[in-house]
Amino acid sequence: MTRTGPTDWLTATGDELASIRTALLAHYDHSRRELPWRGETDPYRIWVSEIMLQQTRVETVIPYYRRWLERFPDLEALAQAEIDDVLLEWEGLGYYRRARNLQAGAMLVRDRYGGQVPDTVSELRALPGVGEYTAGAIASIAFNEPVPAVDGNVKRVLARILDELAPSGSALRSLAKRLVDPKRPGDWNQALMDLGATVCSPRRPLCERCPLSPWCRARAAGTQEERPAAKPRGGVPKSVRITAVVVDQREHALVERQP
DNA sequence: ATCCCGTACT
DNA sequence: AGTACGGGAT
Repeated sequence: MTRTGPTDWLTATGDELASIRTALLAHYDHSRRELPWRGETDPYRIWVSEIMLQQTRVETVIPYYRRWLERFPDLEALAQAEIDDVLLEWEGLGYYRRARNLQAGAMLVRDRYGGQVPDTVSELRALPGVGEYTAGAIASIAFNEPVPAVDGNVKRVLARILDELAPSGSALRSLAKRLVDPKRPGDWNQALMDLGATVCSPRRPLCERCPLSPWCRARAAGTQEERPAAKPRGGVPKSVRITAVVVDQREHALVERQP
C-alpha cells in the first residue's frame, strides 16, 4: 500500500476501507486488553458488561462482572431475582438505576422475547437503559451485526481521524458506519474502543504506536492534542445581574439593596 | 440538538 | 460548592 496522506473519508474506496480495517484488527489481535468479557458472545453477558461499563472504569467493573455472573448466571436468573438482591450485588458500583433497568430489561426479554435477547439495534434500544451506543455494542459483539458502537473513546478517535474540533453527531455516525468491518463488526468496535482507551488517549496520545496514524488527519497536522476541542468553559451566561445604587447630588445613597 | 442524571474530582 | 463526564431520554 502506498499512501500520500490521510484519506477523504467521504470518497474513500473499498480498498482504503479494507486497509484501515486490516491494520486496526491486526493490532487488536496481538495487543488487545484481555478482559473477562473479551471473546464472549453471549448476549446477556455482553449486555451486563456494557451496562456496568457505563460511567464506570474497567478495573472497577471486572470483579463485579465476575461476581454478578456467579449470582445471576443467565438472563432467567436475573429476571426472577428479587430487586433487593440485585441491588445488593450492584452495591458499590453506583448509578443504581442501571441495575434496576437491567433487571427490568431481563424480565421484558423473558416475557416478550421468550428469553432470547433481540438482535437488532431498534429492538435493543427499546430496552430500558439501552441507548444507541449500548445497542450497537450488543448487536455487533453478540450478533455480528455490522453496526457501529460510538462511545466517548471512539468519538475522540474519529474526531482525530477527521481532524475536527467538534464533529457533528451525523458526521461521526456516517464515518463510524462506513468503517465497521463487515466480517468482524464486534472485534472492530472493541478494537476502536481499546485504541481510544490505550493509545489514542485524551492527552498525550501515543501516535507512534497507533496503527491508524497513516490515516489520521490530526496526526498529519500535529493537532492531535487539541482534538476534539475542549469544552468551552462555563458557556454563555443566561442572565446578567445588574445592580444600581441611586444617590442624591451629594452622593448619599438613597436606595440600597442586596442582590 | 438539548437536557437530565449520578458520580468523581477539585 | 461547583463542574466535568459519559451515557440515556426526549
